[in-house]
Amino acid sequence: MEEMGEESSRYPWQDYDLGFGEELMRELLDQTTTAPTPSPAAMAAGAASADNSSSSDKGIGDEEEGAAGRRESMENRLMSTVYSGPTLSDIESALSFTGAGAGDPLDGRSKYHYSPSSPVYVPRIYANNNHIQFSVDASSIWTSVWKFRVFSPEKVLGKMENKYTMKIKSCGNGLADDGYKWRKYGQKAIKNSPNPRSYYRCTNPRCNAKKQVERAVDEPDTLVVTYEGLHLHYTYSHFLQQQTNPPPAAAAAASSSKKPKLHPTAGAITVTDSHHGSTPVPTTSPPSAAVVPAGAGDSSGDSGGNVTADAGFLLEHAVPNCSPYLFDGGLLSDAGEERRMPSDAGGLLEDMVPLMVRRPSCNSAATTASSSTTLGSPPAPMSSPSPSTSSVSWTPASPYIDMAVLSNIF
DNA sequence: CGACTTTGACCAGCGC
DNA sequence: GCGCTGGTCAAAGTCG
Repeated sequence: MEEMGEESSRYPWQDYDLGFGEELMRELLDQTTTAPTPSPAAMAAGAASADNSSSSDKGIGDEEEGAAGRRESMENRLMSTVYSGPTLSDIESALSFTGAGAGDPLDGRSKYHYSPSSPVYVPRIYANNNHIQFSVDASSIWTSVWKFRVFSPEKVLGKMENKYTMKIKSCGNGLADDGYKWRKYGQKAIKNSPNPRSYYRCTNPRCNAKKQVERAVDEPDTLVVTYEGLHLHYTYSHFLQQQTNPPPAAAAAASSSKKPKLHPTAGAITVTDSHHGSTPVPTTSPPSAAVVPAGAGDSSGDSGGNVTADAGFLLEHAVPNCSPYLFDGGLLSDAGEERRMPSDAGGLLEDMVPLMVRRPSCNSAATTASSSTTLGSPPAPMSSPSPSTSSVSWTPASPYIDMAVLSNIF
């Protein structure tokens, strides 16, 4: 884990690619002729710079004005029109607990309150071929997530389920902590795969979110994580975050309560489109976790042309409506510009998205030792951002980034 | 001792 | 109906 610290210092800027299938991208580009519908999210994204470099690994590269403009337009279009799912408000409305009644620990604005003392990292966002790429200033933090690609989830219209897959390039024994606590409830050998698949369920009793973790066949250092379901509760990061500015009494209570052990992060994340296939993960990125969209391995391969209907995991889900939350309140607007999050931001979105980037302290020894006792299951380390695999202590005052992935809702 | 993992058994869906 | 496969259950084991 010490290595990761070094890696981070070596790569002060980390890129997050929100990749989309070519088909989707083409469609979006074709639609750019139409003025995007103004929306806070789109406006925020509109400030993003565009990058047309061929390699997704590259940061912001040289760009022709035209292409930039078109991509920017595309982004706006993407973020403003692709959306067909619920907004934060919708989600909140759907989740009764957001009502925040008296006595509700999450009540009122407190759940959205972030201390002004909490650093906020605002990512740069720019188009890069078929990716929307983020750059987050991580010079003062260290995380193992370098690449983050979002692609549409698998076609599950019939089942009305939300599910998406990510490919996480693991680095050593770490994995990007998604912010939730998971309990392993099964492991299965999968046909045509030398690696077993592990099944995890959110430990929160009110939540039925699940995830499957397995090592990619062709990429031993890549873990394929499939998330399913929504988290109907806050992430532990949020809980911890709130501890950073708790009233004296609350602080005392918090300190006495059990803290979730966060697993050290590792590697880049690449999200692939289940219908369009996963986008090659840049190889130049540092050890990281790569997220790939659900159904990436789906056999169907019928790329749904209908963006709004097909993409369960859309950028607008992850960015426009959620951006303020995904990045601890930072808006995906001005490139590289750090901004304090609104006192009222953050919170709920974290309930529905795994946190891809965190800054937990690492405990490589513990993690390594506790990992896989059977089948040499690689998933073990990553699969257990859970307490059992790491006795990581969290420094409330430490800055961290929450890069969330929002799955299709309902 | 509680929380979590392991692992074989069980179940459901699907194709033949 | 049968077998295969993936997903889940639950008892036993492990760990802190």
